[in-house]
Amino acid sequence: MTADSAVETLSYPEADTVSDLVARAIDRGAMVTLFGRCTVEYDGRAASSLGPGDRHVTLKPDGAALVHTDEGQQPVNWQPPGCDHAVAVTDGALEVHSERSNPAETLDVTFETVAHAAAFDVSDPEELAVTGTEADLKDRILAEPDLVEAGFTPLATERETPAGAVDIYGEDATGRTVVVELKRRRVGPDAVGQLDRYVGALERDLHAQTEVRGILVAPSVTDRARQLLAKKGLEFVSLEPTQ
Amino acid sequence: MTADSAVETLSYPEADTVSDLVARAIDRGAMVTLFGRCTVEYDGRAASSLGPGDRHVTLKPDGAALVHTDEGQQPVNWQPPGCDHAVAVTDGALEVHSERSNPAETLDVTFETVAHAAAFDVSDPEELAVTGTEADLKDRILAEPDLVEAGFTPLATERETPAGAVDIYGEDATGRTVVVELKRRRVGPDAVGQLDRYVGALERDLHAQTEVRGILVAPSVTDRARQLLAKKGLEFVSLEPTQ
DNA sequence: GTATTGATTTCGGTC
DNA sequence: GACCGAAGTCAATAC
Repeated sequence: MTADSAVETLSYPEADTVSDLVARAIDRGAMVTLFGRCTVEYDGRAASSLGPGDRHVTLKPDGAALVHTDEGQQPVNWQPPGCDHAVAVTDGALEVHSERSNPAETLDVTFETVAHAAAFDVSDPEELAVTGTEADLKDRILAEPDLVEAGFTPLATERETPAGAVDIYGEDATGRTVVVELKRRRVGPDAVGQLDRYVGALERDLHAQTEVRGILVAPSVTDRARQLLAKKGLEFVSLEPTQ
Repeated sequence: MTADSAVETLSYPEADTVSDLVARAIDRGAMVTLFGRCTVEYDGRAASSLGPGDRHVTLKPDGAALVHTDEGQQPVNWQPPGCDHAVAVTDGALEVHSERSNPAETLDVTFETVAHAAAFDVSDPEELAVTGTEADLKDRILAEPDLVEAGFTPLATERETPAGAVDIYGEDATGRTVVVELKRRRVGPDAVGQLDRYVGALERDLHAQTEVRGILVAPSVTDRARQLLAKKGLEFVSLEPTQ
């Protein structure tokens, strides 16, 4: 693929011209972008309608579709990967149609005017490397268990219980079973409920003589979460994810 | 704004040329797209690094930034609205920098080659109209309370409790207090925990003589959620959101 | 396939 | 600004 053939663009093209470009681009697995005045209709898990306006439309070779306005991080409409994209010209207007089954969902973009169209041949061999996730927090604690509490001994990670997998399962200095739930950011009542379910499931599972301790590890908790922790007899340890 | 001035594009431009275009576009509140071979570095709530590859970069006038690969519905890197975008040329390479404070986050895209650049003047007066949401489900039940249970009487929506706002608060045919939690799709244990917190908070709040009934209304529940409902003494009513 | 949970979740509403 | 919960959440992983 030469540099000159990696990108094809059209400015204010006729509907037939851009339709041809888009159809060929989809066919060869290129990424397509369109910009222009359009309306958008979605029907599937929910349904939505969007009147005329200027939007940026992306069709990815994996079957994803994105419709972006000038505002917001999230697309105003979209289709997930795995959809089939098609393009047509009806009454002189370009129509982009994307659909999937299971669940049945359709997205239709009807262009009043296409201001710009482009097809990009994409090559991206790289994987994104992220740090500062909950998994990193877990590794940090496994390397230095005293961050949770002096004498804490991790015995397993992702230990299965009837209520789901526990982040870190271990015991304290006195040998009592400890369940640790990790969150990389400030938490609300939901995380406390999650931890409580794990503790309850383990107490039943182990027929424990003594109570199982539940420790929530996070940078901080909200007021309601703190009250819920107290009510449930659960504990909290403040720990920031590594920068 | 005439049609001809609404879109500016460049193919395989020099770094200085595209830098100028991007700077002017940001300045006048236009939406910018770039496509080319680049690396991406992010640092903030987490941190990430992405090696060289072909990506599509969008800079929105509201300060959002998106970096898309050829795969996935989600951007591989991004910045939320409210960020400041800047562009520079360093050692002949185009660099796009986006940052915000609170939390401090930076995104840097360094282009090895810019294959295509475009600036779009966007006008979008329309609001998205969505149906099939949880709010629609609530309206449906308020119009026909028997969908929950014969004799159910809604008394309030979004009623505040110490555990948060209850979707629908009412009473059954015998006068017992009922808390209804609505979900538009199949639910897991988290929604049961949420309903349980509301029920507990209301029982304490009302000093109720009799137990408060908690009813989860959703299309269906998972096994664990069903078990948790039984354990907590909560009920489930199957109801699909209107198509 | 379903189920469960994390996410740089984002987003909207409310206090 | 913090908090709380919805979302057409998406995406990864385990089963």
